[in-house]
Amino acid sequence: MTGAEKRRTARISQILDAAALCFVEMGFHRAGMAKIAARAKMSPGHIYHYFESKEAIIAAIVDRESAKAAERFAELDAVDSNELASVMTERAIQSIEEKTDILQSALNMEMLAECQRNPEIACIIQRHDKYIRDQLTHLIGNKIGLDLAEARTDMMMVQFSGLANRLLRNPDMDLSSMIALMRQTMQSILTPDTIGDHV
Amino acid sequence: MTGAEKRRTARISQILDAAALCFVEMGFHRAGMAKIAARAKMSPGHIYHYFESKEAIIAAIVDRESAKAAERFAELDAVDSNELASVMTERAIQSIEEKTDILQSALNMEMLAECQRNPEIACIIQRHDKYIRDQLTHLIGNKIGLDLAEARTDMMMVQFSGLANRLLRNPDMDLSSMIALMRQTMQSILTPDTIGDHV
Amino acid sequence: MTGAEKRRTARISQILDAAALCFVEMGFHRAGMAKIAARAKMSPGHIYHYFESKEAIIAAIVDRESAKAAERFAELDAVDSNELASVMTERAIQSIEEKTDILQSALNMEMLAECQRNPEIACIIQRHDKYIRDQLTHLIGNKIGLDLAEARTDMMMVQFSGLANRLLRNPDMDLSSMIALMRQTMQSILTPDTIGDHV
Amino acid sequence: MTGAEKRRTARISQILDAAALCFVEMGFHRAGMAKIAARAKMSPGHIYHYFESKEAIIAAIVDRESAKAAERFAELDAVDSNELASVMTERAIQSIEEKTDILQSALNMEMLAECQRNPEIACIIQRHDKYIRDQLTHLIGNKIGLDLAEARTDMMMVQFSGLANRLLRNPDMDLSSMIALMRQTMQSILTPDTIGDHV
DNA sequence: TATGAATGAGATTTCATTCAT
DNA sequence: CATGAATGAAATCTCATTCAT
Repeated sequence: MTGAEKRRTARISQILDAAALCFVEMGFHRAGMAKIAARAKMSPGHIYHYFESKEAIIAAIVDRESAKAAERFAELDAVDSNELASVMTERAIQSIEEKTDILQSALNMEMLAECQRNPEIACIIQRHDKYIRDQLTHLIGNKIGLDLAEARTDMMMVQFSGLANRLLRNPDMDLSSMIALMRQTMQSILTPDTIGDHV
Repeated sequence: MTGAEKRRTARISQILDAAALCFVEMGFHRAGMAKIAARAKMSPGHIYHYFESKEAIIAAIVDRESAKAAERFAELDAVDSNELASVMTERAIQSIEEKTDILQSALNMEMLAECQRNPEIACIIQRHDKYIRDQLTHLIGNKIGLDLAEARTDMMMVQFSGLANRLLRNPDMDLSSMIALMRQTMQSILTPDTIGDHV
Repeated sequence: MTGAEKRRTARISQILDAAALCFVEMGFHRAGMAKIAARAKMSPGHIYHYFESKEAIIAAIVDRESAKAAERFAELDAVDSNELASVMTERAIQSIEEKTDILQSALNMEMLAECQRNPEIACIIQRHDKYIRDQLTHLIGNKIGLDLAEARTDMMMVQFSGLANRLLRNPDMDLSSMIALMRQTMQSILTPDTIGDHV
Repeated sequence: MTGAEKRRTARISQILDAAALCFVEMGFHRAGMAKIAARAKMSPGHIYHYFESKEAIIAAIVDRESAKAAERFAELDAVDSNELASVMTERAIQSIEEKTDILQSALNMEMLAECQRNPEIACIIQRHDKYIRDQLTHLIGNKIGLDLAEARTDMMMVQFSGLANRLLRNPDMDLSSMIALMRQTMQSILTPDTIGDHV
């Protein structure tokens, strides 16, 4: 990377970081370009050298955040098949314990709300969602060797997004009991079928 | 109710219905008072006879929608204890099958995103959330007679909100397999403890 | 006066009292008809049975207040010529001591500011001002028998309005010394001429 | 001053000049930002680069006008003590002769009416008023050497503001006689005490 | 590359006034 | 005589975007 390219990348990161913070704090529509610019330590006009519009910024953020999430899931590829189930379970539990993810959730809400209306953003989100799903489906179907891999994948993702939602609505939730239950639920999802036994 | 009171109630409903539609279609912040007014078939100014501000409309909608959700959960009180677990399970499944809830989900996203910033709305949401939680906790703890009633409640609510989220991100999801898994998961949450057995 | 007429007069008074209070508290333009109506304990629409417009209300207030002031000056007509000068002086001093006039001053500011733009109101104010001036000029010229009666009248009125103004800008003013000076000044205005001696 | 700073200062002056004219012609509340902007030859939105709100413009004008008035009084500091009394007297007379001050008076009324409601503006006005008072008190007490300097100061200021008021209410006033009387009154205020002699 | 002045459309909100009841 | 629902124009203010420097 040339010096100019490095500088360009750094500038873009500055903008995305500033914008993400602003979006979380004030929401997409209340976060003015002026404030984002101030936080990114550049002039409002200059942002338009790097992004065509405000929407392009949120698209870039969605892209970046989704890529991060995909990366985290990609790490699971390196995990031994026997341990996969428990590693994934611990991931979910970690989400409960570290409340840092609440910020992330807030950004997620913003992104989802926006994607409802903006087809371009909806497209980016769904592309990344599919990537993660494929990754997980591969792990569950091929490495762990379970049937109904796609459904199990979706069910796992239900747990992750549901958990974020729940932490947002009930911040005082009793974590320790939840952890036990979440462990049980994840195991149930990743366990060869006993479906029908309990009905 | 006098004629005047009836008219007033009808007018307020008109506004809330119009606003809810606008919010779903374009989001809280893109839905202008002018558009809401047009849809409610009254002048923009007149809305302010019934609501102090746009935020007050949002708050009223959140209240109304949350109340609806709370009501649906309240119905479970009448269900026989033996059937409770399966009735609740069927509810979750119903959410998957009827995609009408997607609209509802969209409004939910709006509400959650907004509650992030608006303390008054956060308060309304949490009040209703607590009501639902208490209701469920009572059913699970007293009628079904399970331990860890609060954690099981939260876990159930994770399923509901997670599902809504998932349907939004992956509209093409294969429903039939999901239903089977969801049934199993709900049962696992509502079954006397085998926690620790799988770890 | 018939009962109906009495009722009408009372209603009009209610409106004028309410409006005057509103104008003092919030200014002419910030005092909405809705608030005036609420304070007058009637509906906004009903005010228009008695007054053609909001401007008509301020015109009526100006009229009423000016009439009151004229009345107070008319009382001076009954005072013995020898005592006139000192009675008038005591009037000025009374204005300093009773700060009740500050409310009146506030309303005066409102009226003057408004009259600057509204020719109808300017006309009412000037009509009453002329009436008071004529009254005073008559007293000073004919009863006390001074020359330059018109100029002395204006000069006296300068003291009254100037005083009100001053109390508004410097509410902490030391009153007792002012009283002595005001007494001297009024005497100087109402004393046969030594004009030119000091020049 | 850099070019940018000069431009900024000029822009701000444009706004204040335009706003002051609008306020005099139509009053604070009838002068819309759109009209002010048009007169200042810029877009309404751009005014908000320089002033936070319409009130901030009002405050700035009050500040500027009050500062001008204070400056005029400050000039008196350079006058010889012997001539001070007569110079001040001539000032008052000048106010009568030049009717240009009527415009100024109109703005003054607006300012006073507004200060009744807006504490920030009341504060600015009182700050400048105090400055003028201190200046005058110093001149009267130290340079001329009179007792009761503060009361005499207030009394002089009564003349100035009273005069402005009077010219507004009685535009047809006979000036020449007034001048003679005003001269006499000012002398009386600035003359070592004969208080009590006339009572 | 970088600035920030400038625009102008559009947002929310207020309010005098009218009118059906 | 009395109400208050209803209107719609206008007010203040915000903000994405452009452009001269």
